[in-house]
Amino acid sequence: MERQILHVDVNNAFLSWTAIEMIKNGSKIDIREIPAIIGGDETKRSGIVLAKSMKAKEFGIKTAETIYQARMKCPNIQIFASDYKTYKKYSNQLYQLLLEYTDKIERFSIDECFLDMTNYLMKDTLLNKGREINKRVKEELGFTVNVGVAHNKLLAKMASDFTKPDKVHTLFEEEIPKKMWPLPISELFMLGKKTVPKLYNMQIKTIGDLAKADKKILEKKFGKHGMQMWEYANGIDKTEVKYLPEKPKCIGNSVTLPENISSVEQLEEIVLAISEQVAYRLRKEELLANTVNVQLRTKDFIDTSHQGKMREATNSTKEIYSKAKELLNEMYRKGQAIRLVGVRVDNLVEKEEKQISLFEKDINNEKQEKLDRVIDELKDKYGYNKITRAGKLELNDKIKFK
DNA sequence: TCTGGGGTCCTAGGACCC
DNA sequence: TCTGGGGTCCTAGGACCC
Repeated sequence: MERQILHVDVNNAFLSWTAIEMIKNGSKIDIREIPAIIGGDETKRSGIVLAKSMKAKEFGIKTAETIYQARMKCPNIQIFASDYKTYKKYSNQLYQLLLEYTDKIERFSIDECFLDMTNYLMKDTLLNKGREINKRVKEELGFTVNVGVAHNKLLAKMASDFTKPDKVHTLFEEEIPKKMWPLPISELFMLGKKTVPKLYNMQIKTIGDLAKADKKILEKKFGKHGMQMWEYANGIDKTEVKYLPEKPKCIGNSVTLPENISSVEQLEEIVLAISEQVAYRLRKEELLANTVNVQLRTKDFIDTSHQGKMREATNSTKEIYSKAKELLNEMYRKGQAIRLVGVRVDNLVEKEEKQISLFEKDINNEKQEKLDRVIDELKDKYGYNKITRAGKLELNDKIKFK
């Protein structure tokens, strides 16, 4: 049966949401109407553009470039900090509104949703529903969205990316040659900056070129990805809207340090702070980790990582830190100037409440679990950064978690 | 000049086993 | 001196997304 899919994408999400929050708090200016960006913090060496206004776009400012570059293009650019709490609030408002249409909603990111409307449409058309959602969000929530209307997720997503803002576009199968094939391959979902030049060398420049290219050759050159890009170019996508909440497959945190660090003792302290955060999140998800991964980025932007398996799946801060520390020492070369440190847990499994017999009870483990639990409760009550077991950590002032 | 942080998925190569 | 092949598991790194 033909599926009925919508893709809802908030226009300039972080910037629009910041704008309406500012107005709500009494601001006289609407930053959507001036050259403005949402940016990271340059003093923390995370100065990149997270979102831009239409006016900023006119100056050629692009998402993910540095604030420095943005300022070069537009010296009067206004820069605002991001605020994930506010973004989460508006994201939830959007989700609640969309729930009135279907409960088959996949939250693809904080500002994008897929809706499977297949079983919810009787006499109305999918396009009309798309238009209604577009109008209601604007009127009731105060920001605009693009809506893509199609029969699978890929085409809906491509459609919502056509002209912006505040638009509803269809991309049905018969429209593919006219609406999608003339576009450059860089516009195709999942074709990034590494693959595009390789295709260019093969004289494949538009999505249409790719659609007509030899599937076998693509597969030989790009493996699974080659097969997928050919299917996408032809508008083929059989994946379902994943509306049921899923457990994460990995949990990780990383920090760009305010200054490069070349002392392994200091790096260990940072690894401890991050391990605590990761283990805390792991316990919140009621998962156990089988693998720990440590990532380092040097001042020259060289990334390395090491991973190691745990003897037994765990969510204990102590055990995760112990493994992470081991991995750090294994990979860190004396004198290296480190810019970023990350800790991640992988191969996660559901935590089952196992009944351990009195004889098997490991007293040390029990104590450790209890300590983790007490600290978690304090964190929940007083806020994450207030509580740390590493009392001496001055670095905690430098590294703040959300 | 300066280059985030959170993820998912894939691949190549090595170790090890029969 | 010449030296299999198939399978599994693990790790490091990379590509891509928002």
